[in-house]
Amino acid sequence: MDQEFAPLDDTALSKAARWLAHANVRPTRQRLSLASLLVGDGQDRHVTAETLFLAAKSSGEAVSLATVYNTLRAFCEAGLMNEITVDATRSYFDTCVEDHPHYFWEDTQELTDAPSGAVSFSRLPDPPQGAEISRVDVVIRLRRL
Amino acid sequence: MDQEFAPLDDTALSKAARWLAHANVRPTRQRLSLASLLVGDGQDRHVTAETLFLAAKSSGEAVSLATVYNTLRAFCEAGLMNEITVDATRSYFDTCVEDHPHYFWEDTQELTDAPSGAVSFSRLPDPPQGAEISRVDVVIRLRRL
DNA sequence: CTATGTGCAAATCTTTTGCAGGCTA
DNA sequence: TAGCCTGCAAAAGATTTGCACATAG
Repeated sequence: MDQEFAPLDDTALSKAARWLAHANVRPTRQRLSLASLLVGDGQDRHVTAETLFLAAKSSGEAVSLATVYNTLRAFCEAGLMNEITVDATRSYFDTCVEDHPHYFWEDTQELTDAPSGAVSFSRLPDPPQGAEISRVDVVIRLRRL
Repeated sequence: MDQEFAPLDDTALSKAARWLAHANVRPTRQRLSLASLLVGDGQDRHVTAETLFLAAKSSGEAVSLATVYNTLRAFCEAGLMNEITVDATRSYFDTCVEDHPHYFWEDTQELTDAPSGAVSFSRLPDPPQGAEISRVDVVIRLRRL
């Protein structure tokens, strides 16, 4: 599943530090903790502010919810993460910044990656005149049987 | 554009009445007004609770915002409309209930239909085991040049 | 040292809900 | 008449913000 976060060991922390440095984001204690949880084990991860906040708390790191929001927004602005819109009531954030399709599990409200290459377009419209395509979001909604 | 609503004339009202009757939705005054604005001119329409509320107000019909929300939800449950998720902060509703791709104009936050047949998939994944695909949402985000 | 980040609580915004009264079938 | 609908105001969530304090470069 998606919500098992890596322990905050040295490997995770140095990976996080490189991740922040690469994007010129100032490495504060809170940002390093959150970044470790996000990229510490090298896997792509999908979080909401709430799930990341809870993960930080249970890993023993004290970070306020407001800071989690600010940090996620900062990571997005720095190009480290992407905001994915699948649910009108919650924002999801993805550590993979490439444009790729997602599965959204309707029962657990979980967001995961669709297998790579799972979707391809045989046709994409020319953008209407005066506009360019900034992104194409594909969300495959799944119902558990 | 999308926000020019039809006048509430007799044609629009009777079209609205048929639309509600067809789905067994009780035709109250408020629902008829809102339905006229939505389907009165036969065009597909994309609204938020807010835009529909304002349209009702400026057409001279008094409908409370809470009722607009309740009504949109009732129309969705009756299968008359679909909720489209494009923006984490707002819900959009579409009078076209078929699964079709949308344009989302990032500058004005407007939602419109992508030209029909604009997108087709050359490949769709088999759903993961134990799940079935309930819907595939495609949103083409546009940046105005 | 200075700019930037953090934490808390309060504010904001969208959407939902409780309840008293109104209206459709 | 009975049950569903409406409107208001208040509640509920998610997210943002103001401000005093802390910290990275």
